[in-house]
Amino acid sequence: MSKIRTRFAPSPTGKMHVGNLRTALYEYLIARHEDGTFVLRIEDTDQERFVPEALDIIYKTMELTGLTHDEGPDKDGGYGPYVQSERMKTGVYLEYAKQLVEKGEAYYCFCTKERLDSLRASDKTDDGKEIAKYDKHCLQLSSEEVEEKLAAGVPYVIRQNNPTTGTTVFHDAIYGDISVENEELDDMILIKTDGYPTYNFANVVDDHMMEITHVVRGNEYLSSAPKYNRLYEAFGWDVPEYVHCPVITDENHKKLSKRCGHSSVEDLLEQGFLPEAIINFVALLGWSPSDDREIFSLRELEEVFDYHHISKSPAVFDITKAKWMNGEYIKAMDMDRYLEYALPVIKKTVTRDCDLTKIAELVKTRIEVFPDITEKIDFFDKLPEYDTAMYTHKKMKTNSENSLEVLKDMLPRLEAQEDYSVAGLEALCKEYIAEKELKNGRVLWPLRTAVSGKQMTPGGAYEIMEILGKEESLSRIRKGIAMLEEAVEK
RNA sequence: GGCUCCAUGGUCAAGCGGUUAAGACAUCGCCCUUUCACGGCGGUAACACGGGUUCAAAUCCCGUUGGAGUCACCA
Repeated sequence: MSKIRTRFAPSPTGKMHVGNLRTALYEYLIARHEDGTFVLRIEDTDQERFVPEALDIIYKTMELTGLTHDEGPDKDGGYGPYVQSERMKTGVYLEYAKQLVEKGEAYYCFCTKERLDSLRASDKTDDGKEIAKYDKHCLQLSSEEVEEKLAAGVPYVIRQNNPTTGTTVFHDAIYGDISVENEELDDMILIKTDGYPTYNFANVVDDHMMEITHVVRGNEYLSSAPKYNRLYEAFGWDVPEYVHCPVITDENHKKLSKRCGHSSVEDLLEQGFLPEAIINFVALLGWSPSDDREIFSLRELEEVFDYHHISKSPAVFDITKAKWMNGEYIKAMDMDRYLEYALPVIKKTVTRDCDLTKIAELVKTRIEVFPDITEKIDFFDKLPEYDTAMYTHKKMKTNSENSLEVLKDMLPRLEAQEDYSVAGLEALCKEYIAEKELKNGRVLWPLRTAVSGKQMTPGGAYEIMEILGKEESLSRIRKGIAMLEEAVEK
């Protein structure tokens, strides 16, 4: 069997969609799993929608996620050029299209936009949707008429000439055999008026020329697949293995659109997702391994990925589970790399002179996504306004009265204490707790509350006080005492 | 609307004729703990419906319903 060759063929029109990323990932994995070749091809045949920055995004995203290609515009593997606009200059597409014209599998069409529009208008459904199929009007033209128009410079396109009877059957690795009546097949345009090939045509020609063995793409191409199949047959080329992946949808089960915020890879990165978590999550959307595992590195995926296990039904992009998975990656991250991500976020919220690394460590197991940090640590910077009701906690058996008592007792001891390390503070508090025969919570709850002003905090009283330091800790405790005195009097 | 595809809990999903119908996220409860989180334990929750085929159907077939995709000189 010949070596597997897959290709990722994005069109540079904007941000990278998670659907695109997953397609790229599966293409990459299919190739890597079999020690095949993964090629990157840029499909820029639409000059209208072309946006140059999109190229950067594609390269950056692939590099970041580790989907490295073996061949592409920047890595010649002998099948170049790898950019369609450059391939066009070689004249291949027109040449192949003409070949089809000679075979009677395609024909010149001179119909104007106006005629096409009226054709559609005359054939509307109840809800106003156009169901136009080209009427093969220009197929009637004699070769003399065609030559004449061509010579006169009349703008033209070249259309595929599909049969009107019989059926076309093609095979997909995921969906099995699919058959469509030829009568349904529209004579799609192969070469546009501007001389560029359409995606449909360029795709088939390039896949053949680049010897792509597995054509992986989104399910939205399933309905045009028979037309591609006809093209292969018309040329007499071998049909590749089709792998159509189910669509990824939003929470309303609609195809992900670029507008829904969390649907582009860039957006996700901005929201604090790690590239490897995105890859892992997206891999499991529409595919599952043979066991229960859920956490996979890219290398591990390469090992176990079998595209025959791709599912048929669409998958909802569940941001909640994606966050959970990201949290798992954060917990497993080694500290140095974690700090690279966490510290910048912390610096933005905590301006006080204190050990930011300690704060970062405290919060590592408590976040799912980096921006979560901000809300959890803001109290380090500034003691928030809080209500003395917070001193009351049923389980800790604390209330305003006994909290006031504890804090007043502790204040002189804390003032005398020089060692504000976790260990030092713990020793001090444990001594007091033992002396008064109290439950830990009776002492630690009021302390933590006074020092943080929050119901819940990363770390306990010791950790927080260590980071805040003696002076700030004492000032916050004094404030707590003052607040409690006022509240108790009432 | 035509065509094509799909159908297991709220979500991702295992399952390929015989299972107490896995697992994960979410949710709820308990334990651990100075709070929260982490971690541990447990609970709630699914085969869309109707017909066949079969000794036996979530699994095969046919309908119905529901959903999605697609119908461009966009990819």
